[in-house]
Amino acid sequence: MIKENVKDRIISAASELFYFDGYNQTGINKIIEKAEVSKDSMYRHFRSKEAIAVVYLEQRHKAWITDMTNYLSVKPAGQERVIAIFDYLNHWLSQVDYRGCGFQNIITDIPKDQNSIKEVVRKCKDDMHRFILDELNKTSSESMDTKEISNEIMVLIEGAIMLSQIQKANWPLVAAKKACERLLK
Amino acid sequence: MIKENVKDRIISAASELFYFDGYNQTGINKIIEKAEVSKDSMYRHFRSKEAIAVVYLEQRHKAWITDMTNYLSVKPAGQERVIAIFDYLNHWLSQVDYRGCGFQNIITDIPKDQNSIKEVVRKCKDDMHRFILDELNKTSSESMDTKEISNEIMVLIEGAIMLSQIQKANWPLVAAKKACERLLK
DNA sequence: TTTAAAACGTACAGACTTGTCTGTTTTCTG
DNA sequence: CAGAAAACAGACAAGTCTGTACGTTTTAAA
Repeated sequence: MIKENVKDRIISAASELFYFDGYNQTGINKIIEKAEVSKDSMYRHFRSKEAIAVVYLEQRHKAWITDMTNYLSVKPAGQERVIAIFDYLNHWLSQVDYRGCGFQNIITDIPKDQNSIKEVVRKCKDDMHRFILDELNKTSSESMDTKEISNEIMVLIEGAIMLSQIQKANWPLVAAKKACERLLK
Repeated sequence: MIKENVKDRIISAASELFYFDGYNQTGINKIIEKAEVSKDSMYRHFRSKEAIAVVYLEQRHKAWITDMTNYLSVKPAGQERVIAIFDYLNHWLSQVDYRGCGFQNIITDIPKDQNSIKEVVRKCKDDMHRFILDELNKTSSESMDTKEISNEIMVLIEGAIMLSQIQKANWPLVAAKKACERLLK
């Protein structure tokens, strides 16, 4: 296995630490140690810890969406695919000991001035929101208010992830799926 | 206005700081400064920052439930009261600039060894869960699976709070209420 | 009024934080 | 092969953090 280049090594190391240990629990020194990179090199690629976090989130979102889309591709487009999102959440979160959403976990407790992080979180959530709305519009009848339902499904997703993290169990994901199914009827 | 005693002053100061600034952004020194208490006195009452957090959460939960119950008391018991929870969330969160749930905000990023915090968060969420189930059982027909629906409503609540925090808007709370109403039909 | 507890201010330990700087070595490119 | 760029190790600044120890003063109870 070939070693990644410096920048990628930094992102990989930071991603793992930020997600599993938490943003505040992860110091710059831990990142450079894990990445096997000198501090000088790190600051050549990123002007601050916040800057690493932004790239971490962007990259994570991209990979997550790709993985999810792939998982959903076996289902027919539209409502069925939207419902299967909850299966994907279950599949994903059970593998990471219900560590929750990297985006939720980072915005709840960051220094007041680190607004770029909050912005990228919002942007990614909007992206997911759009995905759901687009899917719903593929199969839904004209009478259905897909905009409204996409809002409700977003709430279900965020809540299921958070509650499964608190409870370290998958019942919130199962419940959210059931609720989603009923809302789409 | 009479000054609170030392212990209460510590809890008051810590509560405000933990909630509005965040647990990790709040150092012991800020707490004692705001509380106008010596460090020695603080450590006489609490053996650690974690210990303060536990009391903060317990007290916050108690006050929150009281406030909510009071808000809901004008509504008839049962389903109507459960639906009105979302009005209460709206009422509350719009006042604190959608700062979200103090419990969610603290478990997402704490040192790995601080398990007492995680435990108290779970305990309080269970308490809320029980409240909802009890209300539902007051008016629901036998055919309704109140246990299942209470799970789904918990998901809606957590998601609405989290998403309103991310988006700094109340539409998730409005959407969650609508979803709740439909699920109860 | 004596005695004990509690609160005080402050200094301190020791470890951690982010970020800068220096000087050396490696790698890449023209 | 020469020169520039990049990566390296590590010291350092300036500050933060939690938690302890000190001697002094206030408070409260016996």
